[in-house]
Amino acid sequence: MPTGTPYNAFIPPYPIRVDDFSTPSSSSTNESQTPAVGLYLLTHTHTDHLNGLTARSFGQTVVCSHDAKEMLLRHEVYAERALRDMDLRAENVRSYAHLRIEPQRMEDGSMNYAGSRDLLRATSLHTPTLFRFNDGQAVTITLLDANHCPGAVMFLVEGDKGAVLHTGDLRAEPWFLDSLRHNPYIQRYLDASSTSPTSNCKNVPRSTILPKLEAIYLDTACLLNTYDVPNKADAADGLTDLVAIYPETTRFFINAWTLGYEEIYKAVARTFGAQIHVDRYKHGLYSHTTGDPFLTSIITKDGSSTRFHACERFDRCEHVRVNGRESHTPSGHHVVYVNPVNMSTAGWDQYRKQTRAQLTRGEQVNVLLVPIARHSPLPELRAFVSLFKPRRVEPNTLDPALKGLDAACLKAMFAGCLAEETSSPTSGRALDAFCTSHAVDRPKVALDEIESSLIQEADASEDVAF
DNA sequence: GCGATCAGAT
DNA sequence: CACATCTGATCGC
Repeated sequence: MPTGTPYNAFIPPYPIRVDDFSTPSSSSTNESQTPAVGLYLLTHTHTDHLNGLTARSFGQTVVCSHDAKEMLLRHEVYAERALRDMDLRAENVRSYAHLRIEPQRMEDGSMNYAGSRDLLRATSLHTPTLFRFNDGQAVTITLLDANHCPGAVMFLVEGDKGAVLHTGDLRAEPWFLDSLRHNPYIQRYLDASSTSPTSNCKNVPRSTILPKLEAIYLDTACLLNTYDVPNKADAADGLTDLVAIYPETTRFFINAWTLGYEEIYKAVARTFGAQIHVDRYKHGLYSHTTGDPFLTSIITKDGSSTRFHACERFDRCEHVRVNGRESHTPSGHHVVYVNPVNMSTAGWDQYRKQTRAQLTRGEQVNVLLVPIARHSPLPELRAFVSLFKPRRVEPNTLDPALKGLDAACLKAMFAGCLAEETSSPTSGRALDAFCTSHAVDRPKVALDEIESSLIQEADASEDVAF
């Protein structure tokens, strides 16, 4: 759970928790009754989605993709990676090793299963799978790629209380919407107008075999970004256009400070026919995932074999290591720093022109920016939600600093993107009942409360950011 | 000593 | 720059 997840990371109407494995606290009014969690889901392995999963006491089943499982079991924090790479650690210290404990082989060759377990229920994409809760209730869950980072998925949850879609973290760029339109596992929930916008068939009664999504639990990390951002492919191609201007002796250090910038590696490999040098840890992750075989084929552990490097950020290999803020290695090789940033499409067009001009004038450019966005800004989110016209849209995260302003704006931001009908199995009282029985709060949209807290804040400090 | 939580920096 | 990550401090069990 990144901070600020409504419903305590439950996805009403189902007793399922997503990306939060901490003990459900009864911070709300209810007594210390523990809400029943039917099932845990994990969308991807960025650390802000792993809250509570490091606890040795956690012992529940977690549904995730095969790649997420592999990456999670191989997860090492930076400090441990550094010690391992300096040979101060005999073995890798894997943060989530306790989630899978292998049975022990006894001296007589038999297996001792006492204490062994495998809590991670890896599930293939596009494979509807039945999961039964302890109380006998059951749901069918289908995993769909989320275009966020390796192993990242959306969850389609279908059951007798209707269907909900949890996006996890999501980059719904144009090609991604097209792939959803053609995906038979999600097609029954598409809104008619999203597939045949020119259709003149009015007054056709809505068929009951074409259900609506009850809710979309949406990646709202970039909800307040109202500008268009470049497609990943355009960003990566724009970068390689600039890289191509440099002499072939120039080396490049790609500052991939988190997983999800692999589009850069792939564009570089395609354009220059070169591999990307990655460190031991990333090599282990990428070579043991199966979702992107091309990515797996373009990485190398041999730093001397390529000009392109994505090795440890704070412990670069000798071929791209520079002192302080210098732009050359001690042996005199020019090293250009490639940095992923947030940038609008308009800003990107201008940046490319300007940087191209600088390079053709012969100026030395030591930093190249590349606007690979791993979250959708508002225009993409609206197009994504409009594809389905669900009954509700719920934020996966809210910014605590905004004190409910973002929650209050949601309805207006998705005006025209939701179903016309207002009545729903989980609207109003049913949703209240769910929240009561699971001891969670509904997102606050009380405008008067927001107003008074803003006034207090304004009194307290001069520089309020609104 | 572990784990939860927060502030702060990059 | 970045909204993910790491570190250090603090607190409770």
